[in-house]
Amino acid sequence: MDIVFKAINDPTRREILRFLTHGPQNAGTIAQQFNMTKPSISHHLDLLKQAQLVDFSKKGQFLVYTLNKSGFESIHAWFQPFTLFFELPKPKIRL
Amino acid sequence: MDIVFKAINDPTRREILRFLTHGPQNAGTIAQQFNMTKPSISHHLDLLKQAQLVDFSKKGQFLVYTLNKSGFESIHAWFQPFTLFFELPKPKIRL
DNA sequence: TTTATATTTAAATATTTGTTTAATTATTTA
DNA sequence: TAAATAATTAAACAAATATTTAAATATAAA
Repeated sequence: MDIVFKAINDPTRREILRFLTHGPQNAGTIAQQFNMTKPSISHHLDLLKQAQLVDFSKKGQFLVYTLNKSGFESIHAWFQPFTLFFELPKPKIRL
Repeated sequence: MDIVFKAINDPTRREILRFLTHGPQNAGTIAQQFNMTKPSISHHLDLLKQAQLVDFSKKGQFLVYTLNKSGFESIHAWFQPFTLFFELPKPKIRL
């Protein structure tokens, strides 16, 4: 559980996630978006993978990264009680 | 924006937030929940305040902390595009 | 007005984190 | 098979973080 919060704490990793909403991308293509070395991006992708926020599959010499629903579901599950807190109190009886 | 992600990265701070769903609490009462010194909790509360996840008001010699909707709205705003991503694709035409 | 209580602020420190350069692994192409 | 391409892993290091003990501030009670 902790790992997903650690993963989204970094601005670069959040940008990677946003970039992946455009669709699956190679590691190299992702790295091009950032003014940072490939090993650094590789490390960020590894962390996102650990958090199950992304997944990848091998296509020849390329690694294609995609968003992974699982990690986002963890975040959502954590967030849920607070949305309830702020929506409440609701009328107990429908008028 | 960054500060809110930093704030929820720490497990103690997340527990504090959860504790506050039970209602407003004094700093001391919050500190009692944790096997940790008061200055440490004070520091965590300060960070949560910066992130606008909590707010406090002074009641005599006590500081009463409450959840603050504002920070949670920031998280929600960031999360929204991903919920859309995973709900999509939906049929463009209602059958 | 002294003493006690509630809490924060400051200084110090060990741990964690993000980045870089260099080396390594795996795949494709010539 | 040799050279090129895609990407990761490893080692090193500066910067950020969580915690502690000690000192300071503010309010309440005696």
